[in-house]
Amino acid sequence: MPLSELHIAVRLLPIPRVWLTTHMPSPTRTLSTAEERREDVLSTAIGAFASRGYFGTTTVDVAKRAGISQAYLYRLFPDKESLFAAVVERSFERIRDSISKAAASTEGTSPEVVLSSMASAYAMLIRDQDLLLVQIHAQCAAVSVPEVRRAVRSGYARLVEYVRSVSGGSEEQVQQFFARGALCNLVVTMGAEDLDTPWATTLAAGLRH
Amino acid sequence: MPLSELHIAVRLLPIPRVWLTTHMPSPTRTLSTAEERREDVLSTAIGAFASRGYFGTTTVDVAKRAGISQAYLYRLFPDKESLFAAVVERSFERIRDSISKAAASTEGTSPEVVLSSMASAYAMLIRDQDLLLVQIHAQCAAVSVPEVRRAVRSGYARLVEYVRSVSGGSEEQVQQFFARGALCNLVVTMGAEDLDTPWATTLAAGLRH
DNA sequence: CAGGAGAGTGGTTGATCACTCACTCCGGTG
DNA sequence: CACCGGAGTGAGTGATCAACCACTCTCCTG
Repeated sequence: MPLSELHIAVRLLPIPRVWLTTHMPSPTRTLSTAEERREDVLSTAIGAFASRGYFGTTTVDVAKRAGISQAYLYRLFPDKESLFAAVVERSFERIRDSISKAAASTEGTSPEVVLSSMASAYAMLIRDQDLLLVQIHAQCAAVSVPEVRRAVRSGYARLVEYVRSVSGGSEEQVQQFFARGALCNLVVTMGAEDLDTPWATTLAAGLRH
Repeated sequence: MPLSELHIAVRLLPIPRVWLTTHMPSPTRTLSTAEERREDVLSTAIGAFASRGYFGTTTVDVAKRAGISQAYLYRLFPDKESLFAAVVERSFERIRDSISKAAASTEGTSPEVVLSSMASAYAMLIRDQDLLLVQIHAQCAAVSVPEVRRAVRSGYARLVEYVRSVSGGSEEQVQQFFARGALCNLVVTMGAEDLDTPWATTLAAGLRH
């Protein structure tokens, strides 16, 4: 077995164990638990999927960003589809957390104030673009990837019901909230806020307070 | 040269020339001009890119739908990027054509009427989903594909200025028009209009007249 | 009818994809 | 200390990708 021998020979070389991740789980432990790793992957994968989308992002890239091998990525998640769906769910949670904080700070006021507060919280949140881009990429992938479709629908379901209940706004007000949110997404993806043309300023007017 | 001989032998078989495309350019001509072919490709490619987006759609698929070889696709367009950008420009034109017809039918009335007419024209237009999906996929690809970014920006530039001039509406009204358009896109991609849940009906309320 | 320009294709290339397998290493337990 | 389960990986797999090239076929013109 020359191949096997070669393999052993290579393995016997003193390869230093290098941790590419900045995460140091606990002083008494050099290995992470699978659950900790999954969390790492989920948070770093957002950046990967944000820049190139579901189809354009490779699992090698995701693994590299998380500081693990691609092989181990497939022990943490069954396939690319589930991985992306998990990332999408995760980013919906982040959005809900963010606007719920804004809602809490205006508790007991009018629907208009609560909605406006949540709207600017959202506008601030997506300034780093990662969350936003994953959102839109998910919207695209939802059409042809069943698991993603499921994640997007349940994400918006929760979001709409949350906004409705916490703001106490009317149907029209809630709808308007999401319409402006969608416009916000459009403006950011085009980079229209950095443009100084009439059409761009018209679209971006007042979206950021 | 056994390979060459095989090639010739295969070529000598009486292969009937089958036109997979429905386009019959002229009775006195069995070949299309390159320009006609480009048009064919552009219109069939919309369907291809709509379902899987820029990264997920293969050039083989695009060629197959147009009824030509993948090799010839690369004679008609320099690369995949330019091809997709051309498809995006094309779909922006279709949108502009559609809403301009609606605007023409309400000429001389108030901005509100013109905008409302254009809005429902847009809502009707994207019912086949292809135009809409290419639009959103383009929005995604715009982030990482320069040529697509250019196409999307110039598309919206023209669109915004056209809506502004033809409707005579205020900044807020024009912005509102595009906000509702973006919401419309979101609703359709999720298939929310077919859902009978409170959150879905809230988002989709009144978008289609 | 000769021949050249343009239409159109088969076959290939090197890279890269998602995914798998056989394997090693580490930490804790009896 | 023996050993076992889980963390983690190197080296692939076949498939598929965008892009390219050498080539044939069709049509028009002189």
